[in-house]
Amino acid sequence: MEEPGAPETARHERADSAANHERILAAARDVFARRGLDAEIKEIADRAGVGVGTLYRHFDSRDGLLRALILQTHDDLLQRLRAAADTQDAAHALRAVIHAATDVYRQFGALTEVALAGRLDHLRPDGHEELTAAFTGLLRRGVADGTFRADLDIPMMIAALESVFTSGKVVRLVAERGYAGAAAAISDLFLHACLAVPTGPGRGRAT
Amino acid sequence: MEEPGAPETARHERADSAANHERILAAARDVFARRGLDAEIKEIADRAGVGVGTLYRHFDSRDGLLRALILQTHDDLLQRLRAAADTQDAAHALRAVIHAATDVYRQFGALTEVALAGRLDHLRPDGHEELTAAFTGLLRRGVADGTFRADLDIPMMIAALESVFTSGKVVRLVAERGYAGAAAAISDLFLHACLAVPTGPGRGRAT
Amino acid sequence: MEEPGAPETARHERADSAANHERILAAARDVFARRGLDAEIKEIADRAGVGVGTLYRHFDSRDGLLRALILQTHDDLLQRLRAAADTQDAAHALRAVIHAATDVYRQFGALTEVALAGRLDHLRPDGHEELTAAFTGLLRRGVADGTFRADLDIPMMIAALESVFTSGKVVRLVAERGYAGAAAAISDLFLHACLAVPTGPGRGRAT
Amino acid sequence: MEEPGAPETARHERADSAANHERILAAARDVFARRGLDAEIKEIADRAGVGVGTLYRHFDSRDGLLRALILQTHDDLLQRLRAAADTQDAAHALRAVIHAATDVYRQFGALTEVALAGRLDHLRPDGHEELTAAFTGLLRRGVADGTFRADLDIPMMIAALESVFTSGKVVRLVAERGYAGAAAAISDLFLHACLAVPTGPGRGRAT
DNA sequence: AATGAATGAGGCTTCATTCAT
DNA sequence: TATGAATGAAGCCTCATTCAT
Repeated sequence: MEEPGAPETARHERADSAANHERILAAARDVFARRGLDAEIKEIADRAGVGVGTLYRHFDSRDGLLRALILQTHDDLLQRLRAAADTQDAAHALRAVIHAATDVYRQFGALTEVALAGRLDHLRPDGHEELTAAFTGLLRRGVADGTFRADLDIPMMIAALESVFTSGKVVRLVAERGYAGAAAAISDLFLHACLAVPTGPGRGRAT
Repeated sequence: MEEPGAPETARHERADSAANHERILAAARDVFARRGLDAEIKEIADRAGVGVGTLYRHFDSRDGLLRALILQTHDDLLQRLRAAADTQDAAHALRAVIHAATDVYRQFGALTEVALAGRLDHLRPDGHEELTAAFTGLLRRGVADGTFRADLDIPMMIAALESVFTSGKVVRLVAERGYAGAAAAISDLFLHACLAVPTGPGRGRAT
Repeated sequence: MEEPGAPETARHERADSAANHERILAAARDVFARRGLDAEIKEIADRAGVGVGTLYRHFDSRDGLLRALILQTHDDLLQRLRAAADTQDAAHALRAVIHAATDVYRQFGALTEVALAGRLDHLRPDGHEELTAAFTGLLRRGVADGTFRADLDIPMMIAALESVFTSGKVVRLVAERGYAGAAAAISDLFLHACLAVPTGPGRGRAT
Repeated sequence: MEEPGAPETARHERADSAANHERILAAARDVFARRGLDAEIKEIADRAGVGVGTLYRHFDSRDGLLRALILQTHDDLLQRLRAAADTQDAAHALRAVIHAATDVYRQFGALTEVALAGRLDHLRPDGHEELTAAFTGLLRRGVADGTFRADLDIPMMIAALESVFTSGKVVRLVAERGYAGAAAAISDLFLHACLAVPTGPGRGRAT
């Protein structure tokens, strides 16, 4: 973290401030994740170990802080989803994506919900569209190459998958099964919902 | 409607009071559904056409009102799920359950989310367990009779299904596809995830 | 204050509320007059004998309260100025106007200053213009009928007169000389500044 | 500019510090004049091109800074009034005084108001009295030598004149008529109010 | 019993002042 | 000594709840 040769003290002030910035973000992540979006500013400041004034020096308002977090969550999520989607095999890619999302969730908690839910879009317009687009691309690829069934309802699939992360269920899943277990369970379920059925009659629209 | 012998006014008052009780519940359902759980008491009272004082005569506190609604939602949900689950064929039963849930959602909005999410459990302990139990019964039956695949991860399946209703996605789905369309789409997706694969090799845990 | 025959109780609630409204206005007048426009809302509420919530039920915000007061001050001032200006003799009219303004000042204190100063015009646009217009009319009439000197700088005269009431000096004057004494002193001074000089040479622009 | 023998740096530092002191005062004058007395310390520091910490090294508190400014304004005002009052002819002296005050106002803005208004006297006790005394001397002289009318109400006259500068009206006057025009208009009005009436009957206390 | 005005604790935010660098 | 980040007291306003009518 320290560039060698750089003067220690000259940048210390800045470094402190930057550290506080990060600590506030982390604290906010934490507190929002645990208490929900109604959490009090004071609690965040306390947890960050700073006064409220400091928090307000770094973020102009409650919404400003929230926006910064959503942005961060989005960026992280998007970047990891894209990386995961790069995997050749669409099925593996979907698994990777779900693992990534679970991981992001672990860190951002309730904020992932918000980021995926599309609420608070006024704070971060278009953020959700980008995620949806990335997902859609992956699923389309799978359908195109025969990995996923031709009649897969892609928007529905995305909505359902997002729902799992939006609903707060992941918290419990992770608590009960651990990170890998939760990701595996989600993957298994949704792969079953997507995968093309090799041969057999009798499958299909079962009403 | 007229019980003979009862004093005119007393009956009237009771009828008025009962009517108010219902109107407040309906208004609260409406307002919570539209505005979310942060909705103001005043708005609910206004929409019910009563003063806040009257609202507080019927429900001891904000949480009391919320509890009553969750209870109602739960009961409604549970009753309809049980009815739907009675259907012989497990696949049809699952579809019926999803339709029922969608319908309930339409009426209770954000409250369904809460009821299914298991948040606010302090308001209505055990409520969630009953729902889970009903679901579990249905799915187990399907697995037992071969309709659903043997390795179905039932808790995961329930969590995912609940998530769809918990996440607020249904609102959009219903808005975009109408009530029946939304229910059908959800059903299709989750049936694919549950149904046993008739024959084919190559299916199964697709890693 | 009580219209005979009106039901006592039926309007009592309203009467209480109206009374509070007035008490808050009076308290605000008082407190703003003494403490200036930075006075705390809490102090006003205390002095009115109500909670802050009640104050906010009657006035949507600090500015709303201020606006109501400015309006009231303006209306009072304007009405009395117009009445005073009706006096036939322009000189007497000017005296009457000054007496009226002094009286209004006694009641509205710092608010008169604001009303006359034209600050806070965003709260009450055009308010100041009406006052100026009323003054101007009076002075023009005096010039036209020869009571006031032909070269009277009317805008300057108005500015100076307003200044006396805007500056807070009246408070001291009234304190030192009483209401009538203050009004008389102001009148004397400004009449001297306005009155036409009967004959004599040597008077006029004295550079 | 270089005092021989003084150590280089110490001198520099002192010069820097003195320069900062002046820049802060100038900035404060500016900002208070434009924004009023509620102006923020931060804005003053910014405009002075120093950090708030530096401002606080030079002035112990917000009130300390204000006090210094009032003092400065007072001294400037007093000195110029005295100089102006030296003029032989009392009428010319009054004009000169008004010109001087207008000029000071141009520079000190809202601070002149405060200085003349006698508010904030706790910041600068007795300051106002000196000004009043200077004014009183001038007017008494005029009365004594027959330039001003014998029945001139000197305290009232002073109050009115101060009011013009206290009220903020000068800002507008200067804006509309320029510095000289404003000063002339004020002078004309107040000279009319003070000057002795040469002969004519019918003049005098006009009730 | 119904009404809605009154209450006041508590949240968000600002800004004078302090202090580590 | 200069800097500006940090601090936290204090003000404004909201809204769940109470209470007089």
